[in-house]
Amino acid sequence: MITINIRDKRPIYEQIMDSIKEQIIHGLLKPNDKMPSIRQLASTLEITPNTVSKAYTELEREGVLITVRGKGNFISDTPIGDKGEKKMEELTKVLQKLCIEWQYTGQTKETLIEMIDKLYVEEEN
Amino acid sequence: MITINIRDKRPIYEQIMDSIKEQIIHGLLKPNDKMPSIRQLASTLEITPNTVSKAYTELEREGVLITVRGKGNFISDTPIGDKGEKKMEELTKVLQKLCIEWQYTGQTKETLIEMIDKLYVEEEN
Amino acid sequence: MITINIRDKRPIYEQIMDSIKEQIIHGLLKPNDKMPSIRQLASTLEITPNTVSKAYTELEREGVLITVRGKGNFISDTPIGDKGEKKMEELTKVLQKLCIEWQYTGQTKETLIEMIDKLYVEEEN
Amino acid sequence: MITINIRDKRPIYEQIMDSIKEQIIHGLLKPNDKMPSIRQLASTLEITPNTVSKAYTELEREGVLITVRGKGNFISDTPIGDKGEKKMEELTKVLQKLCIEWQYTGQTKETLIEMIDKLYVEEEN
DNA sequence: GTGGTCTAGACCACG
DNA sequence: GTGGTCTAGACCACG
Repeated sequence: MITINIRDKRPIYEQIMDSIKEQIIHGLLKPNDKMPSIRQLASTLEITPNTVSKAYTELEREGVLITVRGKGNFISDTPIGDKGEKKMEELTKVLQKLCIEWQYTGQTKETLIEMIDKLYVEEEN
Repeated sequence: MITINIRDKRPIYEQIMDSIKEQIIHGLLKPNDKMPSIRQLASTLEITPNTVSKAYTELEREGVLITVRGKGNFISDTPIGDKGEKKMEELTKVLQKLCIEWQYTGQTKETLIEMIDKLYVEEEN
Repeated sequence: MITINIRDKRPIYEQIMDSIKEQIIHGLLKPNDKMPSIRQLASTLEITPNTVSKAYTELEREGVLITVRGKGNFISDTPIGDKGEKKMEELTKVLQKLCIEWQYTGQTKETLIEMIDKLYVEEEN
Repeated sequence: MITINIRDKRPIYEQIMDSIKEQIIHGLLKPNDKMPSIRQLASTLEITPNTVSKAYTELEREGVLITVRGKGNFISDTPIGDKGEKKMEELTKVLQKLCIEWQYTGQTKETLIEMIDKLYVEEEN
């Protein structure tokens, strides 16, 4: 189930993207799975098709989805990984900021790693 | 040195906040240090005083700066920590999203922790 | 009706905040009610959108309003209460000062309590 | 002891005024008591004489202090009370706002009155 | 249409 | 000199 929350500060299209990625990581969506159509998902989430479209387009650009003309949108079957150095740089910046904020909350590196242990889904899953 | 980057997607006031926090974590700014005045920093960064003011106000709300009327802004001397549960929840969400994105780039939990080891500033620093 | 008064010593954004809270307490604004848009209220009050924005932003931070991107601002439907200990400390200080001033005007504790009886809106309203 | 706190959001002159009024209410300063000179208090509090002067002037206007040319400043011996309707109106507004904020924190009228019982210094003191 | 950010100022209280 | 508030705009992302 793809979910959004209007109170969330993230834009809706970003929430959809994040939600889909979570499902993939957790194995609830698998390579070549067919995604709901733009109109269908828009209707389910009670939002405008434009927003779903933006999320799908963005995910295609990231290589997460494949759009097949007249067929619909599918989960990409290209192996996870090698999604570009830019993405890595971006994530490193997010990580750096997170580390700073984390320390600022008075938490230690150890509690951060513990948290990651809980959150990180092993590849074998 | 507080720096901003026009290409950065983060709003300027947020870049200023992050920059100051980094300086504090790395010991370049110490408790009770006087910050440049709003106008001074605005002039240095070639932005409007309003934007600096927003950053400073936000930092004061977070307990990072102390604003003294007619005197200026100072680095808070309250021990880092106890910044509230809300902040922790917020950070956990960011961390969760980061973990997902990280896996999506094909990286392992181990490389994430290695990266943290590099980034996280030990308490003794 | 949200009203401001130029002669009032409180800043305009604070008058707006107080005015909205009053309306809520008196039941004239209810949970999930849509607030006028920033531009709309600014135009009605003949002030700049920035000032209304400041009031709304502050109210959202206090949990009084919910800001929904592209939709507008709404009265929060989270139950009143649990607004944090900090707020309570703040109010206690205001109360302490009020008590002192009250005594200074030659009034007794009893007249203060009478006044509160008049002002305090019972839960059933 | 008259005290000020630079972190306090109230202007210093106002803190001085409040502090003196507290002392009077609690009987630590009595009618006709001589106040420290402007320079003396300024030096004790490590602030500029201008600020103390403003506090004293304002207190004189309120009838709390009496300035005697060449002699200094004294606590007024006019009975507490009858300090004007304007003051009462002002206090009522503060009280109204306090009531609203109080309710907003989820507190009841009863806890407000309890708090007043603790804070209000009986006239006989 | 909606809020968020920013510009380039102004005036004010406080110290 | 300092921060706080406000004006009267502008441009942007999002929906």
